[in-house]
Amino acid sequence: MRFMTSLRFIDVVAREGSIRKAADKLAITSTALNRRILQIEEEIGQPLFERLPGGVRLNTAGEIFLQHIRSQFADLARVQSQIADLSGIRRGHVRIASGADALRRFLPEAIASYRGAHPAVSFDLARCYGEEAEARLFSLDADIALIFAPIRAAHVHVAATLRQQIHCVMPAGHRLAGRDTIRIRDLSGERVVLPTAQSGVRQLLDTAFLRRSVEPDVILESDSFEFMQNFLHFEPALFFQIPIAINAGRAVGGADAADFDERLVSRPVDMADVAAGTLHICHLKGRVLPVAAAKFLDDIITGLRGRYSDEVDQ
Amino acid sequence: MRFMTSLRFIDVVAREGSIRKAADKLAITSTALNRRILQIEEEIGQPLFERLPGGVRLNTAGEIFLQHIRSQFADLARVQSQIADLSGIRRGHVRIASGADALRRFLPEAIASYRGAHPAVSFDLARCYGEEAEARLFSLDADIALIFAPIRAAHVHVAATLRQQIHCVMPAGHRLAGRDTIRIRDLSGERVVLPTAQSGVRQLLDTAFLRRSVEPDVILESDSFEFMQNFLHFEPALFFQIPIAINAGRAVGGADAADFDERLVSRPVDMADVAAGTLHICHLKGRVLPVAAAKFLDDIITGLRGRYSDEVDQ
DNA sequence: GCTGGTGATGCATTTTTTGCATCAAGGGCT
DNA sequence: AGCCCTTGATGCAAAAAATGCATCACCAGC
Repeated sequence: MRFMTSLRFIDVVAREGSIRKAADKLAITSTALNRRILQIEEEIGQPLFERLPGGVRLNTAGEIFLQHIRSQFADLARVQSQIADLSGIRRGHVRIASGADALRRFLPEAIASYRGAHPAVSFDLARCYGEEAEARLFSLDADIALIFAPIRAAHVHVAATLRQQIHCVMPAGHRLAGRDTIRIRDLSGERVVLPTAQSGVRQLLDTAFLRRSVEPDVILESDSFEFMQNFLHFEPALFFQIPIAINAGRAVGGADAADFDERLVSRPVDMADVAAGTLHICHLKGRVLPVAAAKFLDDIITGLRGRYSDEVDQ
Repeated sequence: MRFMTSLRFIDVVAREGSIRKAADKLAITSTALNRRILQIEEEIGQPLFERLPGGVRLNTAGEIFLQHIRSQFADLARVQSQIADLSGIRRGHVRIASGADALRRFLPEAIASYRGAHPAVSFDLARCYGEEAEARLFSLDADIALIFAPIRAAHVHVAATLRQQIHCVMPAGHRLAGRDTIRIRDLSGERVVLPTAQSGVRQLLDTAFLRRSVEPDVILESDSFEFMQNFLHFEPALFFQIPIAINAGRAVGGADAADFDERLVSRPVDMADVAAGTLHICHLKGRVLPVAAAKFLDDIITGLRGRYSDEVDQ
């Protein structure tokens, strides 16, 4: 889009914090880039950047304008997707910001399934920590966010929620593997592997440990569920996941889940001990999503409703 | 805004229905304009216009894209207004689409008052017939619409409503001038002057005449209230207005309304005969108005609430 | 005071845009 | 049917704009 270049340049300069660095990235000279920016500022009638000795930084006007630019890009993407949709084949690009939970099993399957129906749609998946997913929605770097944690930001619209009970994963031969459900008090002194503090799973567990005054033997903390799961092959310990991270859509519990590691079993933690968490499927409030993203969002919600009808809301 | 020129050109071509006519209006050659359009179409990947022997017409893709363009312009105006607001003085431009009723007394006073506080704000007032005001909101040619008629379009957001009882205006010496309120049956055989059929006032009156089986002597129809009012100086007849068209904010009724024509008096039509109509103050649903427009909207609603507290809703 | 980084600016060059002349195509009128 | 007028599209030269190079002025850290 030729008519958007100047605007894209401003976005890059703002991200890089330096005209020269941005110029490198854009494969033009800093002179040209500088002049484009001066020109836009003149047209706006006010400077958009503060000139600092070490580069540039957006001023208030610049921040307002940048938000406008990003919303224009997002809207242009929606329009292009809508226009492409007219010609029959659904084209487009869907950008997802997700916590670690959903990208284990659920999203790979959901995306592959969607791409099976619409091969011309491409995806971009960013694994986000903490509130980064919400921030990505706001900066229009993501269309859809999957967040397993309470939503704090006011600008996020929750399209659907999925209640997820924490499950305890352990080697098949573990002494607790015989139980139907796991009680928190069973974990006292047990070797456990926990996700990092910003994880939604961790926050639920911490609350439960505190409430029941149970102190497990925390031998490892990690932000990688894959690493923790593999670790269990070498040292018998417990770790925790939500069903959606264990198997994308099938019934949860026994070894019948074909895509789940055969040497491990998962058992739900008793609901009396640990409250169920909520997976939020969100997009930016007030935003009209591109066709592809809107349809994908619709698909996953419909899919979840079909499989976990009781736990899906909104 | 240089980076918006190509988009503005598309808008003009769509309105004119011809590249050559649009080129004239834009003071460039048709060649240049044609090539800009071809270039944009190439970037979009699909044609936006159908080429007809007599000119061009938007296709479906073009309509989608044009709506995007207009929303871009509207949003850019909002951003500029917001940025200008940072520097203290409120600048900006407010575009109003109004029926004939509101622009008699109410809008001139409201706009002048607002401009007294914010001299850097300019206004654009389009007098609209029928559903044109709603259409202007949708095509983003207007920020605010004042409509004295039921709202049909779904994309219109009603920010406030003002109930307005129909008043009967007559020469001071008219035989009905002594009444406190006018009954519909009093009008049987009376010479009346009526607004055109698409007017909200007319529709309320027609309903009332039909219901009461009263047939007044309709000697004139016009879409100009000013003309009808002046006509009454030369032939004794009755015509009808809503309070907001008679005097902007003051108490309605007697000759105490200083800005109302001294030789005429107005009397309310009995509410049992004619239902009160509703003036709708609207903007496009989901749209964030420019600062100046938002503030003006806020001002007139606050002002109305102060003066007609009982009749203002929402 | 030197060094290494930043953004701004004058001038020559390259790229893009524009305008003129012209073509091909379709509808309306005789 | 045939003419005529208007429409959008295109080749080519001129005008305009954007770009790149060299350089300046500025500031922070050492």
